[in-house]
Amino acid sequence: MNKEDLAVEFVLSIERMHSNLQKKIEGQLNFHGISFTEYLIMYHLSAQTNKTMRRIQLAQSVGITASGVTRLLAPMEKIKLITKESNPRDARVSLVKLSKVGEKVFKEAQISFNHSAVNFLELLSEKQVIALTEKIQKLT
Amino acid sequence: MNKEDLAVEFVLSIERMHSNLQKKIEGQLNFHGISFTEYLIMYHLSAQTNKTMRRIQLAQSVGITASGVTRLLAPMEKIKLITKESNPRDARVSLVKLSKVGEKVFKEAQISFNHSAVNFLELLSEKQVIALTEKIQKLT
DNA sequence: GCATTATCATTGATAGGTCAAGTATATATC
DNA sequence: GATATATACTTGACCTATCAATGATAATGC
Repeated sequence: MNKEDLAVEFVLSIERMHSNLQKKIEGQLNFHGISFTEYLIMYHLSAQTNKTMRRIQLAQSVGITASGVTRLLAPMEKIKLITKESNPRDARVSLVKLSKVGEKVFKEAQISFNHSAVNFLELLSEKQVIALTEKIQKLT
Repeated sequence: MNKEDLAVEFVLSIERMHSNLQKKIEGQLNFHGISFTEYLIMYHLSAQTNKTMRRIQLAQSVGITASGVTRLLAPMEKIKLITKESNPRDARVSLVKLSKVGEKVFKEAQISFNHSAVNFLELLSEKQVIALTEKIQKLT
């Protein structure tokens, strides 16, 4: 097999695998009433010491546009998973804070999420997972 | 790092990498006026000896639902990339055929696609790509 | 043969994202 | 300190996919 065919095979494999992974995780998160992206939002907020981030920063971390963040956060705010705060130093920014309820939902969802992730990788050894992740990161 | 954290890191890396890969390829295919999924449709049709498949089969190959196929093919048929044919043995099925125009567009797009794929993997050796693909496939 | 069940495809409603344009505020330049 | 430019976010129009329901046809059991 030549270089091109190998590369194409890689891309197709990634597509298939990614689609499976997505479905598996979304299926689990469904029990908690949140989507994959919503989980990622909470994951990043949760990692901050003050549980707070700007929307732009959130967009970059999650890998969607600022516009996407606005649309995603609207319903999350309605059900009180997050709250809006303003930055006194800069009136343009709208800070997002993970609420107490949000923290609780996240922590519960995290158990399911982590379980799915571990389960997905069960056919590989810990060493293999490390090596795999390292190569994946190299491609980014 | 424990098993869970490794698994989570893997998932996040995959997300980031997949998003990059997607953008890179879509950017190239844009020049040919087609999307990633449309390319995959044509790729699978092109691999058939008669350039023909049923919609359900196409859905499975590409990894979307039958409904998605219907919606995707409608505009492709309008611009004559594919044509609809019927199966005389089974009136339920609607066969999809890659047209001559479709074949031409596909072959041109294939050059860009393959180039993007190879380019994306340039930091890895051929051997590494093979090993990586193998592990990815194991996860499916 | 007739009723039941299964399969193939389409459709309406919805989800979750994009892009381009618009608004509001900050920063830099002169 | 007025003007120009940059940044943060929101909004409208759109795209691509999903699911659940539906219609049409086939296959199966009796």
